[in-house]
Amino acid sequence: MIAKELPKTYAPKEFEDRIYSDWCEKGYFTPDAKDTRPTFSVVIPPPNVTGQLHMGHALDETLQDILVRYKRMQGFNTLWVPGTDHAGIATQIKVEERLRVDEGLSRYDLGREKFLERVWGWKDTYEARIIGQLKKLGASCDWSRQRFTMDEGCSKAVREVFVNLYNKGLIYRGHRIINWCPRCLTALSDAEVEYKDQPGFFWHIKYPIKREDSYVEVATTRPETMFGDTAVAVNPEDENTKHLIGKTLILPIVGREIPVIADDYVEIGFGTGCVKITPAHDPNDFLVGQRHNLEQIKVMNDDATMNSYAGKYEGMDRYECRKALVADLEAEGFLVKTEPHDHNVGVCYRCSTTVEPLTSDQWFVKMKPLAEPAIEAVENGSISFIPERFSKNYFNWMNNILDWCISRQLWWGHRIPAFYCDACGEMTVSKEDISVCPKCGAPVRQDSDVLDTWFSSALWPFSTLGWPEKTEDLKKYYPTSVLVTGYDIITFWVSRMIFSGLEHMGEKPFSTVFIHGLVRDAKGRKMSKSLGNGIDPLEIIDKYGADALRFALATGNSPGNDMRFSDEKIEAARNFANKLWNASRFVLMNITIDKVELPKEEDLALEDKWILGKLNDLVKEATKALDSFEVGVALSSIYDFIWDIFCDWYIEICKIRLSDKENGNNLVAQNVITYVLTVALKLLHPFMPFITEEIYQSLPHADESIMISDYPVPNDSFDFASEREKMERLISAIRAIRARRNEMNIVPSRKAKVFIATKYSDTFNAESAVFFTRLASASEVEIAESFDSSVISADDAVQIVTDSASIFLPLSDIIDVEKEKEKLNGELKKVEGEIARLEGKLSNEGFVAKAPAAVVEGEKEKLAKYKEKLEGIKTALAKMG
RNA sequence: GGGAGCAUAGCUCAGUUGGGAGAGCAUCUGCCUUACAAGCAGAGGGUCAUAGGUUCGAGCCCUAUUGUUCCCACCA
Repeated sequence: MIAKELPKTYAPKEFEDRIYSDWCEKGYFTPDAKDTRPTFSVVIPPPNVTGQLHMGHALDETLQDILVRYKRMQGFNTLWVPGTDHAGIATQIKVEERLRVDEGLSRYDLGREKFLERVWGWKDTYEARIIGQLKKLGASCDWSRQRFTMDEGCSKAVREVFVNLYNKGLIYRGHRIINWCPRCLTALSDAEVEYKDQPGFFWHIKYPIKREDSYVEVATTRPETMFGDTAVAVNPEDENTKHLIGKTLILPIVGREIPVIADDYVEIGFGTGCVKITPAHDPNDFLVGQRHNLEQIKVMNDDATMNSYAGKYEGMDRYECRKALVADLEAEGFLVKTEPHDHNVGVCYRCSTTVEPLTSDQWFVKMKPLAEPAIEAVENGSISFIPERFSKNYFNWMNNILDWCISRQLWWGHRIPAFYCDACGEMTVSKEDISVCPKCGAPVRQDSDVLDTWFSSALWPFSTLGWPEKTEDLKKYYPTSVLVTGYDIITFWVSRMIFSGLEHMGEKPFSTVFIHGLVRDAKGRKMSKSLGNGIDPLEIIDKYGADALRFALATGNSPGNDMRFSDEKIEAARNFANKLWNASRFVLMNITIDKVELPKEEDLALEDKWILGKLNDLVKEATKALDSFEVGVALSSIYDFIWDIFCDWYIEICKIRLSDKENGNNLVAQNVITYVLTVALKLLHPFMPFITEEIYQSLPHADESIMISDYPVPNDSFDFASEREKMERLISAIRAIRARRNEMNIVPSRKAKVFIATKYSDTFNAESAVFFTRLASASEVEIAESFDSSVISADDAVQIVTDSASIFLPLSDIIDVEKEKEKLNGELKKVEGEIARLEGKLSNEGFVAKAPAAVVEGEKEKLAKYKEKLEGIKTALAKMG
């Protein structure tokens, strides 16, 4: 392949889409299940079809793509399964909202079937949009295996699981207290309820004691539930209330009689010591009610209006009723006092309506038996969290798990496969749809509820691979390698996938859970619609390119921690891409080779060996970091190498040979610089796939695409320790000269002769002298072991001392001897301080005896260098008198 | 109430087996040096929240404190 020119400016729009479709066409994303190499598989956390991707998704997908591309280049049989989630309640709300705004209709106006058609239409639109965004981002998903949680296969898996769990007795239908959203008209699982602090009141109410002229005082935040009270409880150990146990109370307004019971649930010393018990409207009261066999009286309708138990308040909304009731209680003298009281109220996580705990018939999954093996799998290290601390979240949730309410009174979702026969009263749970009762042959009707959306997400790692069929994919790619997701859905999703995988596959769904944080805005706020501070990934890609977006998300991001996204960050990312682009252009402008061949060792220049050594270090670092999921660390070392090492030093030094076509070493330089750039591109490819491919295709290259080329492996023949040491000496001398010239405000255009006095003639010699003319504004360079005063007069030369050389710049016209002396004395002091510190350390027996030998050796070397520098400074000062 | 994270340069953040703290941005100085001004060469700037402890040695490990963020549970 022959090198071709790159356009002058970095314009990602010109090539990103083209490259992506090229990859797709070539089928690079689609692995073969028959391929016998070790596998690496990932399933995407399926984005909800509620809308489009946001920055959080962009981060999630970027991290996955980095891992996937890395492993693919390393030769793994790599599969990344894409797909989307139907997101039951969330999507239904969106569509209902659209329907209401656009047509003024509710879902009931359309009816179930017509409404679902609308939702499918919505799904098609948004799924396509999401997939388009994933492609823009460069995600190397296998589109031939794309899935949806409600597609045929996934639905089959859901049925299979439901029936199996039911047959094992792990799914049951029960009359329980659940969280009810009066707006969405559905049950919510505990995890779907959020708590918000709201100001409220404690109303202290008198409950008269039957046939006595006294009363019991109870306090409540929800007086309207009073109609459902079936007892008042006191703690059996409470001396203040003991005498009340067994007495009968008259419920004010209602007039119904209720008993005083004893239960530990009541906390001694809190409030009045007497608690009204409303089993049908409070989870704790529900449990108390079960213990004492109390009647459950439901006083509200599903939409949170009061029912007939509320008597004259029937039909009122719960809050209207509360207001009216409190007024009546006060009027009739039952109200003792009203205390302001802030309390946490549960609200629906989708619509923020205050949830009402209600009793109703719902389907549940019995969790304890499922949780045990799931806890064990993480405890014994079979599944590990990164960072490890998130396993604590997981254990906390799993150890305290309650049965999972899986039925939702929605239309959008997997319909519960239970069929009722009204004729014989039989219920049949079936994997296949049935229309008649297997027992009596009468027609059956299917349960109208659907399953919690997480029920199908929980099966994602194996339902997407074809389960319950025994497919080749399933055999090959399950369990998956790593799951990449945010900490916010560990309990919702990760934990449920773990117990589901263990239960249904008999094997964990993945080995590693790689957790990342949230993407926040520049001010650290959560991005949200209501704040309007969300940043659209597509807009960023449009303006800066997908590579820049990926870089901005991956760099400086450490596992599990939130990050901020800002203009500065994305600009820095774009600047880096631009830098790489231009460095590559430089290389292309200077090479004539059409194939890269690394020259023989004896032909390599000092700087070649130095950069090959540095490159080898980088390969090791990047590999190590990526293997431990330190994506940010890996990327920053690649960034440093490309910018600081390759561009700022190697390219500059290479110009010496490259600009001189007659130079016999020109070809050596061409090969080395192209080789180093190519390796760097490969290392960067998982992070910035487009630009690396575009450049790779322009350079002489061996593989059809960089994404299927081999990931670099360390090569210890590139160590070249002594050359690296020499190069470091030269660099520090060049830096010292530049710094001094800068301090003295000497413009680069003013060249000066450089005298170098050094004992390192193997480092500072005719060959390296050109570095100084090139990089340190030297007009000419003279090197000797020392210079006598006839050559250099201390009075008119700037003296610079490094640990390996004393450098003189004869600049008599601008020199200020006193300042020079001051400068040198300052350095002298600093160096002496360092020497004292190191000598102290090295004379510390504890340090020498206990510190690792390499550390002690390192300190000794440092001391030797400082001593050399000290000698140089002393000599310089002596010269100045 | 239980648990976890964070606190490092003016700002945003890295710092992974404990060996004299780094980056990006910002600031200051000087440069159009033929890849790049989206750039180059320099400079300044930090009691690594506080107090103890372990260690020859602590930003890193332990204890306590302060501030801050989050998760879980939810008290009528």
